[in-house]
Order: sequence, then structure tokens, then C-alpha cells
Amino acid sequence: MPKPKAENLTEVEQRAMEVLWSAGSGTVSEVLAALDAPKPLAFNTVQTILRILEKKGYVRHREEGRAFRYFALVDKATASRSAVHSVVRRFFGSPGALAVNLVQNENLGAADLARIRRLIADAEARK
Amino acid sequence: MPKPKAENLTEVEQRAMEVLWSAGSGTVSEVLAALDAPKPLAFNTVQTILRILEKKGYVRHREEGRAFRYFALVDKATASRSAVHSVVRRFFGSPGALAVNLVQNENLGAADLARIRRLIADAEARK
DNA sequence: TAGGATCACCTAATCTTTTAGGTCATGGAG
DNA sequence: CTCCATGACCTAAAAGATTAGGTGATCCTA
Repeated sequence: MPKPKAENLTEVEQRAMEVLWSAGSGTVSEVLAALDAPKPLAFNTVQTILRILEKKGYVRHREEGRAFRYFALVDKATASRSAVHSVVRRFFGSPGALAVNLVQNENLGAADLARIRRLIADAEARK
Repeated sequence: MPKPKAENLTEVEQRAMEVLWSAGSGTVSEVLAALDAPKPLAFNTVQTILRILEKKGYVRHREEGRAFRYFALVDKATASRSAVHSVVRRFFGSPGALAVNLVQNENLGAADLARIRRLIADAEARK
């Protein structure tokens, strides 16, 4: 996809991106309406957030009548991979170490465990 | 137009904590010496970082001669769990979903995979 | 056609983070 | 005893994050 930014999403930025990811796109009004945050933000605040996201390269906009319609440039999978890698780098050293930690300490559900078991079986069979 | 903020570790704060975690404790000078950052920081800069960490509750200090010796109040496991939970909350919904994602997409090493396989086998045998 | 709603843009206030200078106290070297 | 290095404390400046007011343009409706 587009340019990978080393920047990280902040809290409100994250929530705004979440709206765009699940709705596909949004005007300022639409994002504002979809953001049922603890406190409702002002129209101008959402507008500023989207402008900052655009400056950071996370979204672009297209004119649509009088308003701007915003589209995510970075998809959720990319953003989540970047966030995961940041945690891995800071605390675990490798993705595998994080995975081990999760399985060991987070009391995962039986369905998740079974799914992981099958993924590993497949991987090991294929090698 | 104020602004509150969740209290997470930032980049330099993280590095300073890393020093305390691995050394057990440290004075400003010791932390400064151990921080072989890209840029060497000023003594006063490290001092400020430690003061901020103390205000945030991550460390405490004890007088030692003329200097302060700092100790981590939050251990690395706790900080890493908090960082992982934040990523899980923002992107995955559950720790299991993150674990599945890692096993599926991150091309883990054979040793990690084997370790996870054994952890799951144990867990499933025990239930 | 007047009035309100919607919107982009500009500006700004506040707060945090990162970085560091200045001041003053003290302890050790000469 | 004097001087300097070390250290705590205070202050602050630059940058980024968060929130929002003000302004003027434009569109919709009565």
C-alpha cells in the first residue's frame, strides 16, 4: 500500500481511524457521529484530527459537494502490525517471544488454543 | 481546551526504565552512562526523565550521599503486560486473537512453535 | 431572499514530551 | 581555604497532541 509512516497513532487518532476502517470512508460529520466517545467532540475538533491524520499520511480526502470525504490510506492490518512490532521491539525481542508469553500467561480460550495448535501442526507438516 | 492524557511510557522513559530493570537501580549518572542512545543526553535531561517517571509512579528514589538512587516500582513484566493489553484492546479484542495472528502471520521460528505446541498440549491435557 | 446550518480554514489555548540552561549547595583536591 | 565537579531544583523552550472558538463561504429552506 502507501508510504509506511514510522509515526504511531494516538488515542483519538486511533478512534477516528477505527471509524474509517469500519465504514470505509467518512466526512467530518460522519466521523463525528460515529465517534461515541466518552465525551462528544466538537465538529472542529474532529476536523483537526482528520487534518492531522492526513498530514501524517494515514488518510487522504476527496471533495464531495461542499464537504471532504476522508479515506484511510493505511489499513487496519498494517496499523496493527506496526503497533505489535513496536511492543515486540520494546519488550520481547521477537514476535515468537510475545506469542509464547501470550500462550503461557494469558489464559487463552480453548478455541484459540485449538486454532493455534492446528496452525502449528500445518506449519510443521509443511516443512 | 484542556487535555488529559493516559499515562504510558514514552520512548526515552522506556529506555530509562530498561536501565533500571537490568541494573536493579541507578543514580542519574549511572542511568546516563548506561543509556547509550543515538544521541547522548545531558545530565539534567536524564534527571528530568527520572523525575517525570517518579511523578508517574514508575520509580521511587532514596537519598544516597548527595545523589538520588532510583528504583523501579513497576517491573518489566507488568509494564509489558500493560503495553500488550493496550495493543490487544486497540486492535485485536482478545489476547487469543493476537496470538493467532502472530502464529499465522509472523513466520515464527521452529523453536518458538515447538514451545507453543507443548504449552498448548499441556494446557489441553490438564483440562 | 433572509436565516440558519454546514463546512473549510485559521488561530489559539493547554498539556505533554524532550531537551537543556541557570542557580545554588556540598564535598573533595590542591 | 579556594576551586571545581557533581548533583538537586527551577525554569523554559520547542515540538507535538488535544480541544475548540472565530470567520466567512455556501447551501437549504421558509
